[in-house]
Amino acid sequence: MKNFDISAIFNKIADLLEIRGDNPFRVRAYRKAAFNIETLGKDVSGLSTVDLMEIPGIGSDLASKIEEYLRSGRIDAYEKLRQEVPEGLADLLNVPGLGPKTVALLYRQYKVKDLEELERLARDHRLAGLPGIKEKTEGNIIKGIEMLRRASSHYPLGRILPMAEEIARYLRDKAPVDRIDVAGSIRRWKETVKDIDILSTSKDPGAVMLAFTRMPGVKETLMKGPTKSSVVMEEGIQVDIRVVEEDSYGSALAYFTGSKAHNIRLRELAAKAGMKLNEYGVFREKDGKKLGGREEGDIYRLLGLEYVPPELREDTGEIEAAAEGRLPRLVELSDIRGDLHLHTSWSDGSQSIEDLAETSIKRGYRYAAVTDHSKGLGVAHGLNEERILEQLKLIEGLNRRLKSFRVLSGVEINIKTDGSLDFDADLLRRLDIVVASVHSGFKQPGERITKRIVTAMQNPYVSIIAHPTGRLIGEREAYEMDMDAVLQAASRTGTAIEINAYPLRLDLSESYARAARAKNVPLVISTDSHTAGQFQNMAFGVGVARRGWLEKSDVANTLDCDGLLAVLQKKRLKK
DNA sequence: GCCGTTTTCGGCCCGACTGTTTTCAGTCG
Repeated sequence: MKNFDISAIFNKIADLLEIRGDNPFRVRAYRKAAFNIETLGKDVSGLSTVDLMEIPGIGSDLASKIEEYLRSGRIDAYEKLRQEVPEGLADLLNVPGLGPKTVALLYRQYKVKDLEELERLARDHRLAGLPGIKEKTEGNIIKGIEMLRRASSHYPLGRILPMAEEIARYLRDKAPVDRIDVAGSIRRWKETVKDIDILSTSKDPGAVMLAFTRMPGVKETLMKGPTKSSVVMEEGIQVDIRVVEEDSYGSALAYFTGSKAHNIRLRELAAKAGMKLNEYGVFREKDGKKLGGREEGDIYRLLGLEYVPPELREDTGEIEAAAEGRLPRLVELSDIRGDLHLHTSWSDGSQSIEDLAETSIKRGYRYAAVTDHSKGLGVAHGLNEERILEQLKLIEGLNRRLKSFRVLSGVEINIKTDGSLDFDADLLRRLDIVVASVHSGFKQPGERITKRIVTAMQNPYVSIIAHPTGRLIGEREAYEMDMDAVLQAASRTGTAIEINAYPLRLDLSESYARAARAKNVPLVISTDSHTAGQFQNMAFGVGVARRGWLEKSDVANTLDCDGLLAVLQKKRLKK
């Protein structure tokens, strides 16, 4: 998809314009457009000019730049800008504490073009003496460069969420806090996060700052004020805390939860309605009277909006929907009735089938599908026909003993490089659920992978396509494929698409999930668990679904067992 | 550069903290 290329260029343009000292709103326009293209959920390649201008933040100018890129592979204005402002300067903006003004100054004075040069100058104390720079700033620049080299910029939510909860627990225990919440992108369930934001109230904010900056695992304190501090943990991640008054907690929580784009929209709405919104509350413009802010709900109510769940706060249409009272009623973790992608010790999992049932029952599920690998995946001890039939017999026996719970028989079957499957129809027919997925030939050209998946979907016994793009966040790119074609085929054939809840997969991603919903594609959320502990990853899958605007009715495994099988096996009757 | 139930021009969110400053600019979120 070209979306990511275009979005990267627009962001780069924004950086370079910023260093050049251009109109900040123009810079913002580029960043906003970049974000909206990246999260669009469909390929911009096929869109007409009118369609492009339908995308929020894209006007006639940016639409024509997109078209120019799709036509020629370059954007003239960008090329010209690169002549004027060296591209490497954009990297300097990533140094914490270094902004466009300073970068421009450094370039003007010393023609600094990259990190190495900057570091050398700072270490040689050649920067001190420039306007506004002394030893302290010099030291901060060196520290900033070191930090940048060490820390990765984004971490998977699955790794950070437990850490954030641990920190909140620690402060609740050791510091004089009253209310305390994890806010920021973690509260919005973003798939990756770059820092941890904590908000609290306290009668003694100073003591909270102290406890926070001295808590175990803190490597460095970046900033420590009376109500706001930042530290870096041993793992390299930054943690920010802010303490506010009880009476401002709601507005502070909204402010600290973001996203930034969502906040800006709220503040604009407030201004238009003769009010002012900040982290302390909603105020009447003319006399400064406080109208609310104790609870988050106050803000949305005062602005004439439905309450917007944190997962939707990205300025991708939720404000408009909230104004018109048509926000989706998002699916919840407690709506999930069963997990449909689970491995046991028969292949590469660690639980027996009995344990799997027990773990599921403990979670309140009504059913669970056993979907061990098929024979083609040798490394995972994939099952052959004989073993599958043996397993089927065991499951039937187990189901006779279990009350009000059902183990569904199934398989995670390999889609071979030509689109055919490991087992024939006679065997698949006997299973409740067939989960099909790609485990080989990732490097095939996009057209072939697309064709391969679509071919698999045409098989009447394939109920679900698992982890459709094969990506591993931060480790492996999605394979080249035409998601639009896959979703259309899914809709046509009645094949469900999985939202894989494993924190490094989250595949479908949220924007594809949203696109799938628009096409009425049946969706399921599954954990792909190989151990009992992984069952709780379901929350991450639900997070993706919620960020993709999915309601309960969009997710098939919120149905009872009969309803679920009716959806997943409907295509079997079509033939 | 975008955008419009005040508008096609003139707006475009708002505050904390740091390091440099005699009152504030730069950066960040």
